[in-house]
This record gives sequence, C-alpha cells and structure tokens, in this order.
Amino acid sequence: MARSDDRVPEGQAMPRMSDVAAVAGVSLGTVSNALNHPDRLSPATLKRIRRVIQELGFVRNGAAQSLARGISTTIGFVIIDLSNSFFLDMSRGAEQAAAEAGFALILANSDMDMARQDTHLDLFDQQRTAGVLLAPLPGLFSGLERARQHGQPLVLLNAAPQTSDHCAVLAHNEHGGYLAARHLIEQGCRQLAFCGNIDALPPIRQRYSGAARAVAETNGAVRLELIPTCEVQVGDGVKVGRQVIERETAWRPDGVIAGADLLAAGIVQTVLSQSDLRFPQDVAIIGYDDNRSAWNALIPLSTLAQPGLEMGRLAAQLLIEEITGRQGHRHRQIVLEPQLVVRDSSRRRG
Amino acid sequence: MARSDDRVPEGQAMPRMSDVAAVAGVSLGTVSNALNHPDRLSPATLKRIRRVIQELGFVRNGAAQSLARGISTTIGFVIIDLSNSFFLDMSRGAEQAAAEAGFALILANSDMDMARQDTHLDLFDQQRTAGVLLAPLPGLFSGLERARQHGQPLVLLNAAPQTSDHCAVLAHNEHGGYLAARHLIEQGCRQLAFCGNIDALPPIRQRYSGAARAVAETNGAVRLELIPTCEVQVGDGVKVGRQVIERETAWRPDGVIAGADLLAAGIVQTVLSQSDLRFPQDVAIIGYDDNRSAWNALIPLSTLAQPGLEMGRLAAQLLIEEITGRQGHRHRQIVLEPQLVVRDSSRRRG
DNA sequence: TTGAAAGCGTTACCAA
DNA sequence: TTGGTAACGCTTTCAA
Repeated sequence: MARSDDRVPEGQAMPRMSDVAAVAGVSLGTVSNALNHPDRLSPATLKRIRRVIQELGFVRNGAAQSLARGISTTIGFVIIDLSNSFFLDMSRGAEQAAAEAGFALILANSDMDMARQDTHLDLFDQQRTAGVLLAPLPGLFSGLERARQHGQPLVLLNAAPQTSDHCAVLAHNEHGGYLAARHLIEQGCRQLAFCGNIDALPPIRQRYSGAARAVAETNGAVRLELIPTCEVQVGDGVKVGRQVIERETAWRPDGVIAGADLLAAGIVQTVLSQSDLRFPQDVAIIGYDDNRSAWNALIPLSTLAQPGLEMGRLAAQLLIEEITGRQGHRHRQIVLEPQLVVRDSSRRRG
Repeated sequence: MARSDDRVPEGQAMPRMSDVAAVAGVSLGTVSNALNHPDRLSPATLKRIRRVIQELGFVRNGAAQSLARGISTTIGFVIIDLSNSFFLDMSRGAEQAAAEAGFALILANSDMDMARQDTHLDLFDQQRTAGVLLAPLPGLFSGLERARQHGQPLVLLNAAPQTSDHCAVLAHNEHGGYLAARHLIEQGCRQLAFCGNIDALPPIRQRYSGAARAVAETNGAVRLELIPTCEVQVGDGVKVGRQVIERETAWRPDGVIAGADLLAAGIVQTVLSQSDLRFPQDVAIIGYDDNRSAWNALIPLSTLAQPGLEMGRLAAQLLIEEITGRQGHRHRQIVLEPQLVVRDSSRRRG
C-alpha cells in the first residue's frame, strides 16, 4: 500500500468531523452536537462550527453514522416492476411519506426477476436499511424470510402476507373485479368475458372471482366466460382480440373485462383495426390499473384505478411506525378499494 | 437506557462476526478472512465457520464494512424521471453492467423535481456510495458541484457536462433530428413542422437543429416551421393536433416531427378523432424516444429509438472504471447514435 | 493457518 | 456549554 502522504490523492480527501473540530478549535464531540443537538451549544460556537463545515464542505459519513447510531435513516423499496405505473405510483407515495418522517427512500427494481428480487432484499439486509418495502413477484422467495429472520422491519405491498409477522397493504382486487362486472352489466352487457392469466397471478384471480360474484348475483341473466392468457401485456391482448373477432356473433362477448389495462389496450387496438366492431356499441370493455401507458389509446379506456400512491404512503407509514416502535406496533393489513373510472370504452348511456 | 439483558428484544438481535467467532471457537479476524480471503483458511475451519454463519443467519453489516474498507460497493443512480421508459432502460443497462463488476445499483427518482434531485445527490454523497450516475434535469443544480467537490466519482447521463471533470454519456440528438427530417423528406414531405419546447429542453433544441440542417440541405425545396409547445407530454400534443386541424390545407404541414413520442401520440390521437386527415397519407409523423407508452397507439409510430440500455451500460462502466481507478482513468464523453425506426405513421412507400 | 489489536468516522455518555 | 472516551461491527496489518 502506498503511504498516504507520498502522493496527492486524485480527488479531495473528504473532510471528517475531527478536521472540522481542529479548524474550529473545539472537540470532536462538540461538532457532533452541533449537528445533532444544536440547542446544546452556545450560539457563538455553533455559528463558528457551521461556518467551518461550510468552508470545508464537510458532509457526514452516513455509514459511520448508522454504525454508531445502530440505526439507519434510509428505507429500501424492492419493487417488482418499475415500468408499471401502478408500482411507480407506490414509490412516489412511499417517498412522500418517508420524507415527511425524515427518512430517505431508495429503489431497487426487480424487473420481474425473482433472482434479482432476492439479491435486492439481501442488499438492503446487508446495508441495514431502517426497513424494507417489498412489492413482490408472485410465488415463493427466500429473501423475505431471511430479512424477517434478521428482524428487519418489512412491509409487503400488493401481496398477501404468507405469515402474519409483518404488515401489508393490499388493493381489494376481488371487489374491483366485482365493480367492473357490475358496471358492464349496468351498461346492458349480458355476455361477459374475463381475460387474464388467473393461474399465475393472484391479483388477477381475485379480480376474476369478483367478476364471477357479480355475475352470480344476476341469477343466470348474465353469463361469464374466462379467456385465459399467457401474461397480461399488450401482446396477449392482441391474441384475445383476434379470438373475439373470429367468434360468431352469437358467441361473441358484448362486455370484456381485461385483467389489466395493457391487455385491454391490445384488444381494443386489434379489434378496431381488424374488424368493423366498435367500442362500446358492439363490445364494451374495461381494464384494470389505470395504467398511464394506456392513457393515450384512441378510445379512452374505462378501468379500475388502483390507489398506488395511497398504498405507498400507507405502507411507508406502517413501516416507519414499526421502525420507531411507537406504541408497541402491532402488525396489520390494510386493504384499499380500487375506484371505478368510466371512460368511453364502456359508456353506453349518460 | 435499558440494560441489554433485562428484557428480550422484539426482533432477533442480528448476530455479529464476534458471535460467529465465539460459536465457531475461532477469533474475529478468522471469520473476516473466511468471508474475504477463504483461501487463507484451512478447509476444516472454513467449513466450520460457514456452517455457523448459516446456522446463525449471519449477514455482514454493510455500513461497518464500507466504513472499515473506506469504500462502498454500491452505486447510486439519480434519475430524472422513471416514468419515461428511456430512463428506465438506462437503469436496466446500468444495473447489468454494475452487477457484472460486482456492484449493486440503487435508484432515486427525481420525478422532474430539482429539489428532490439535489436531496438525492446529497443522500448518496452522505452514504458514500462508490459513485453516482446522474440523469439530470435541465438547468443548474447545486448537488453536482457538491458531490464532485467531495471527490465522488460521477457520470452524467443524457446531458452535456458543464465542466470537464467528469465523464458523460450522451445521445446524439442533433443527428436524430437530422435523420427524422431526412426520412420525412424522402417520404415526399415538403412542408415540415417540428414541435417541442426547444427553449427549456436542450435535447429537443438539438433535435430541432438537426431537422433544420436536413431542411437546409434541400436548398429551399422543403420548408420547416417550428410549433412551440409547453412541455412534451400527450396533452401538449393534443393542442398541436388542434392547431394542425384548423389550418387551411395550403398551410398545413405534410410532415410532422414531434420532439417526443408522447407529443406525437397526442397529435395522432387528436387529428384522427377530430378530423378526416389520415396518417401517413395526409400527414406523416415521426416521434422521438421509442417510448413504450406510445407502443400501443392505434397507428404504430415511427420514431428515433434512443439507446437507453446501452447508455446505461456504458455510463456504469465508465463510472466503475473511475472508481477502481484502472489505468489512470481519463474523463471522456461518449456520444451514441439514435436509430431510425420506421413504422406506419410515416411510411408512404415500400 | 490463526489470533490480537489498531483503526474506520460517528454517536452518546459522563465529567469537567 | 464543552471535552474526553468508549462503543458501533468490520477490515487489515503484524505476530505468533
């Protein structure tokens, strides 16, 4: 190793508290107090120390700080898919709530990849972030239990907890599916189709259940069929669109509930460009998510808006409550209702 | 303070290296070596230590590690706007490259807000991340100089460096604008319009310059007008669309270059739904960015695809090169070419 | 191959 | 109000 004094370092070495103390002519502890308990200092020394901090461009070493304090002030958010505006909204809400409580929020994108999700959970575990927000991929993952076992506070977003030892914030998907179906029924639809991959994605399955409940309530006046898809992307919608076009009129659904907006977008686009069928006259369609990627479709898409921002806010608040251990935090789950947004794609009256 | 032994902690206290050492019956340094220099241990003790680590669920304290090592292994990416797929792609590329080099990447979303950008830069500065990737908002910001002044390695993405003491990875916007205009001219357009807010956004201004260059090369055979917008979102496109519709035929552009895809999407949507004009016959249009939000438009949009993934990769590689100081790193700028993607919105022949 | 001990830059305590 | 000093959990010498 080169001795530290035998050459000039490339960047300016970062000043430490002891440097500030030396220049200001006070002790180390006093500088620390200037930062953490300014009220304990005489105005004169406080002012002097602050000036020196400015001059030297001193910035606290966060690693040392959280080591000494035994607690960090940063929250990590491991997020399933940032390209989905629903989840991005969660991060916005979480960041707001975190900032209000004096915490910083950093993001790690799993990008629909289980291995990366685990890597990121482990990363935050190592970094000893104050806590972790997790919007998980469906399925089992090992990182969660590892994190929990280390006692790291963790709040689950948009997924039901597998065990009851942490908080969770969920959207009421079943109810959303119910609202979607009821809406189409009220618009006069009698032959509904639900599309989505209900096997792989629990939220989609719940939406389907809700739709089925609404249909059941009609005592047979309305029928519901399931059109399974591979995923819920635009491309899957294109395939569904072709299926719908090819059906004989009698077998064609007059109301479609898409498990997600992108799916709906694919359907609309395909049906409009490859047939004479029109929305909402021939087919009414409603999506799910209020995904911004679907906003600029030619036919404004009815949908169920998920309260992403609010979910993020609440999750962060729960997490911070657990971190700060206020009032002997009890784990709980919060379920938020989605909101029906009626646009042209399903509006037949009014 | 409660003594540590007078009550059971709520979560499991996280085991430390000394705990591992005690259980394994070795010294602390040996455990450290087991983690960092496994080759220095006898197979037997190594195995024993690893087993204890497993049993105890020990995870290194990253804060302590980077404090002791004096260097972190995490890179921070302060990103202007995660809802734009161009920037999200950058983060994907950056994460890939970082992972390949053994670094972790964490994200902080500025969400088009200068104050948050500065907050995030300061956060990473405090945390002493190994380095910072920054896709900045246009305009001056204070966080950059603060970070640089502390000697933190930083690479700028999609913005020209204000000073020359750091690397940057840029897209060649001027060339992209040129390609867009040339393409429309080749499709037979003679009256071009460029829309965008060239005053506020340097990249947009450069695209306009490129378009102007292509037009100038025609020696007057083609005309170019500028339609200024407020921003470059769908809503701005709607306004432009209305303007275009209202024009008398002689004054209507037959080729439109939108400064961004979302802008183009707004124009297409408005013109299609509120007039009889058709793309590309009456008006050819081309966007910029290859934004996924515009993929599900009814008319597939021609565009200039930005190499976001590649930009992110390169930026991370430059940053890591600077961090590890390999071969006396020299700062440099890399400029990547956008790629013309011709889709239906502008294809008049072939 | 293993152990002991000196940092790393803070915080928080107790004395002064 | 200030100064001194022992942690915090790890890495990294240097000895054994």
